[in-house]
Amino acid sequence: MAIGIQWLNDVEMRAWRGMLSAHSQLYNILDEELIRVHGITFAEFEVLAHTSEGEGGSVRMSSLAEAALVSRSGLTRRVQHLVAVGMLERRRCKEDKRGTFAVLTPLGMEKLRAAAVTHVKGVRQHMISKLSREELATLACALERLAEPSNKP
Amino acid sequence: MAIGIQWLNDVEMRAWRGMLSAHSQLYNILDEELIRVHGITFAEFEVLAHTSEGEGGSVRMSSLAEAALVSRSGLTRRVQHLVAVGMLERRRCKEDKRGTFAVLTPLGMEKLRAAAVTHVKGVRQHMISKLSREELATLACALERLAEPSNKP
DNA sequence: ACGATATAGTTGCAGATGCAATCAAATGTT
DNA sequence: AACATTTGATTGCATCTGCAACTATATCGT
Repeated sequence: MAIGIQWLNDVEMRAWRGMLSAHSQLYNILDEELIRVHGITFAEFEVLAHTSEGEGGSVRMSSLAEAALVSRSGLTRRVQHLVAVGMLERRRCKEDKRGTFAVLTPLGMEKLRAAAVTHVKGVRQHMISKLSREELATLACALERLAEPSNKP
Repeated sequence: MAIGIQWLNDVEMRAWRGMLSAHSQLYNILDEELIRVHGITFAEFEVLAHTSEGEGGSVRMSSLAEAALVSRSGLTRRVQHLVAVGMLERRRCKEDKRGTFAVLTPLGMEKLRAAAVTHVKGVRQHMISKLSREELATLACALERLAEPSNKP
């Protein structure tokens, strides 16, 4: 109702709703750009990008899941798809035979390099350029802090 | 590779990754709390909340979709489910016979009121309390601005 | 007034996701 | 050494989602 539920004050509400809608807006637009220009989703791009940051372009599945903000089963399937299209390979881990590495293939590197151009341009255009230096610095610190897991009381 | 792709500088990267992980962290924890305590998802809560903000607790489907940051088809199904469990009703629009209103039922209001307590507490605990006044104000303005649709060049 | 176009909403379908169960390998306990 | 527990990863299943196609109604242009 019009009467309703307003137990966050104005600034608090704007910050929270802003988080939801800014994320949605940015995610959708960056996703759409990558799909349109390079035929990969943002989710796939993230997996390639985080893989490229590991030793020799290879990362353990669990680290990858954590970095890509997805469940392990979700990651398994994303990687399955990227393997199917030749951008990643699996390699069994020798020290721990339960483990698996995802490894970038040459094609994967090529695709990543190309997509990164588009992606970075998009982040600049839709996010960075809309913020002042101070805002950017504040966002960086504040959002990082919010990302830390909360202790449940 | 370690060599890789670092075309956003440190602050820019922290802000962008912070957005992704803060959103993920907050969304998941608030969603989980609502499910555990009240048996409704955050997505459903959002629909109830936005419905309650309309005239007499009723809102057109399209407005609701926009407010809840979901596609129209996605909204149709969320509402279908909330109708099935008795929290919403549909009402045909008399001025425009194509249109449909979603209307809160007494049960829906009750559930919303209860869930809102949990939700607001969660937002305070996991977000607001972790930010200074200045940070909160900056986030509110900056995120709101980022949420505005970009003009495509 | 009439056909063309636009808008509100729903549905079929295919893809993505997470949870719980499962399997295999590693680690801890006695 | 034998057994229990934990950990890495995958799979079955149910759910959620968006796109494209479709229906019904409204509006525009002539």
